[in-house]
Amino acid sequence: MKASGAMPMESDGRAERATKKRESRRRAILGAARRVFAEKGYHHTHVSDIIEAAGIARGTFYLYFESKSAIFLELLEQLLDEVKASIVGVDMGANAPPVPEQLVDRIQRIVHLVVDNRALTTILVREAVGLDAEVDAKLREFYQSVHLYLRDALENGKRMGILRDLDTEVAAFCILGTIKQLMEQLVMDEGGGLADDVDRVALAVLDFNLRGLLGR
Amino acid sequence: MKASGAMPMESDGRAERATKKRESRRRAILGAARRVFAEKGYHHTHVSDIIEAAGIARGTFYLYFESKSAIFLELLEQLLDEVKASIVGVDMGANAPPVPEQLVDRIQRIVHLVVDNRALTTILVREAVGLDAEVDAKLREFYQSVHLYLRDALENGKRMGILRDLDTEVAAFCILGTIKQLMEQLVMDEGGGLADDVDRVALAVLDFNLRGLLGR
Amino acid sequence: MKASGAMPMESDGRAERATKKRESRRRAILGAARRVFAEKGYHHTHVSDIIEAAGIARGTFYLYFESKSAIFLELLEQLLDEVKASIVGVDMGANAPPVPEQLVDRIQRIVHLVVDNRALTTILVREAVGLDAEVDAKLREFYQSVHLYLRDALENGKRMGILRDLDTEVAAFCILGTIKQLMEQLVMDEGGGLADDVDRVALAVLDFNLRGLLGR
Amino acid sequence: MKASGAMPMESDGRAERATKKRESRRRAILGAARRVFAEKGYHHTHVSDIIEAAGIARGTFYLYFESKSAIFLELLEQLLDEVKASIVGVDMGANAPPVPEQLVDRIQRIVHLVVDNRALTTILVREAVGLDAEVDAKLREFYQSVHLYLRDALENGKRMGILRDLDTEVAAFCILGTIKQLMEQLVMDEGGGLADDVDRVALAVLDFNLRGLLGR
DNA sequence: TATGAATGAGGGTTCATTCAT
DNA sequence: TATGAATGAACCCTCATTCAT
Repeated sequence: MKASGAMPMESDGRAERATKKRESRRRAILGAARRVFAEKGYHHTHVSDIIEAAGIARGTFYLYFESKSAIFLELLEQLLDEVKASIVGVDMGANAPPVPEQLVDRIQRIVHLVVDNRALTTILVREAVGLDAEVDAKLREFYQSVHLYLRDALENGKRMGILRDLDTEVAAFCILGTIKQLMEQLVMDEGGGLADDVDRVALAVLDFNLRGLLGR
Repeated sequence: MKASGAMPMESDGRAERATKKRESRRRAILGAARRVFAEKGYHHTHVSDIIEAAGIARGTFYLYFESKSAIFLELLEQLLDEVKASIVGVDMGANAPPVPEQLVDRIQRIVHLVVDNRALTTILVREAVGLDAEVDAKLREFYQSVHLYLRDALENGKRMGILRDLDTEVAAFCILGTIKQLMEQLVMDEGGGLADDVDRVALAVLDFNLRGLLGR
Repeated sequence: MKASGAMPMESDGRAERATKKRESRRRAILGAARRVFAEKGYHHTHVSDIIEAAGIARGTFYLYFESKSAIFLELLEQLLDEVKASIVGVDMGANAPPVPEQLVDRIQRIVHLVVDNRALTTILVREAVGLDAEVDAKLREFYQSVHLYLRDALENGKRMGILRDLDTEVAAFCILGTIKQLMEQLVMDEGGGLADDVDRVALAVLDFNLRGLLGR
Repeated sequence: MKASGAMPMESDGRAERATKKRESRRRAILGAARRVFAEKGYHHTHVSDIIEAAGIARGTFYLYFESKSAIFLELLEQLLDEVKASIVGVDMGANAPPVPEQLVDRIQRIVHLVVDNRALTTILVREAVGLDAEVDAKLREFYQSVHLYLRDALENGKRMGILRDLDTEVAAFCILGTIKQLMEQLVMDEGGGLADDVDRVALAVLDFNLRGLLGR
């Protein structure tokens, strides 16, 4: 920060290096926190656990994060962003792959994200709710946006005649529900059968969402 | 039990009255706890809040319940029992009402249960997970049993030719997911539109589960 | 207490019986308390333990004793009285048995009292000190009186030429110390060798007190 | 340890200073606790009292000691070590001072230790027993070791023909008893006559232990 | 007299956060 | 920036005693 002086260029380099170091340390702490939160849950994770895992001093933690709940919130946002990024629309262009195929791909993507980040997801599914007003709001907003996204997509599909006439409002959160349950199932069954056969499950979920119990 | 003799009747009467009183007090405390838990969440509910709401002394609480987590567990079991009770199979008898009608009835039942016990459900959906090993186990077991129940029902339907050929394992937790999401939605939207039109929503969820997005 | 009425004699009989019953119950509670105190120590004995052992209700306890410390105090007094009673002087009469023999007898008496009431003594030796101002005072007074008794006896012995010239003040509490240690030893070694050979030990203690390490 | 290099010296110095400070604070808390324990007794001493006396915050206490009973145990061990250190054998060498003189010195040593650390001793004599399993064990072990030490010394004396033939087992705890009683007496009589004339008392106790009541 | 439900002061301990170095 | 000692509010639970029945 003390940048003005004889050799601004070098100073810049220093500042840059400092910033880089700071960022890398931040990330290290976040990583440690993520591991601990995932393993022990929010309430049973103490700041002591995080700093121990990160190999830093108590005070250092508060140099990078405002509070325990703040770092958790950040972790949560990170996760939500990753999930959001994996939600992409269907390409209806002429040369695009067939829609069902695309949908399968979408679901498999999320499923793999979940399986690959089991720890993260555990937090999202099992720990995030009811902690903090801010965290709660964040989560609610996230699910809300997913819901809106799904509803619009369904609305679109309806308009385009791809989907039948249905209550898109309700259908959207039904889909959301199936996805959340899928995530929970994947997270819960530690080394169980589901995770090993991710693709089959993803397909089956898609099938259910498309055709329901009765199907065609 | 009601032995007649020198004065056992009076004694019995007293004991009975005492038991009754005890039971009623227990219920009162449970009720108070339920309200507080629902409002503030498990972690932000202190024993102090419960005893204040119940209008009892600190020690009295521990006369009826072993601990904060114990009373929560009991509340949870109560709720799960109610929910379980509302899950009843479909009557396939000759004179039974048409199956779809029965299914609608089933869903509406749960929906009303949820709406009528918003407080309880809030706990179930938002607070119960990740608290206590015992609570966790209870919940997991509950969802497991619901899942098994659904799977068997689907298996049955398939065998009877009512349902199409599908992955009953996955379909079962998809249904579970839609129901949970429905509950959450109902619980979350405080005085919003959904709860007011419960029956419509219930129908739509059923419709989704039966026909999916594409439907016939 | 409500004694005046039509039939005083019968009333008297009733009152007497009542008093008797009361006394016997008191004794029963005392006995139960003694057992519990001896087993668990003062601080780890709760009123609950006592009433459970006595088979009475919580409130009943306070009908007979003012408090937990009160019943303990009473127990303590009882014990001190027993010990005091076993401390009797030496008969210097012409036809009396030889003095050493009498002394041996005195010590053996105390030793047997201790061994027979190990529970009681445990309380006295291990639990009584530092509890309660009143209890403390009681104990101090007791030891004081024993000390005075011993000092006077020694003074007497000196005057009669039986004992050599010594510091009776100090010698008195030396004797007291050996006796207390003896008691503690007897109490502590549960089923160990000492208690089995009580008489030998008593003799040896007397021998020590009379002749010291150097002896004649 | 004191590596020389870029700036390790300063670092070492800092760590050293920190350790020193930590140690001094530990000692301060121990001292405060000792005073409070001695004045109020173990059971009536609350952590609040200790931190108030030490002028520290609640949490700070637990930074230095695991629990109330832990700090007490440490205090106890400290005391026992001091006492143990004051127990030294008699030098039988040719040029050594006369044995009786040495013995007088030994006793006076303990007596002065006790008088100088009245607070500590109060704890040892009056409070330590029956508190905690660990504390109990410690004490028992201590007395046991003193007893063994004395017995061996007596055994030795017997073998060397200095002492008469006596039951060393019993004699050892008789001596122990006289010493303990002496300590108690010194501790109890607050400002009374005994403490002022410590040397006389020590001599008298020795005299008693050597010659008994009858003596030569 | 007997009961046992009710009381509530009080205690030990934890842990997120601050701050002097 | 980094440290880690210090802080103190907060919380759960115990248990001797009271009191309405």
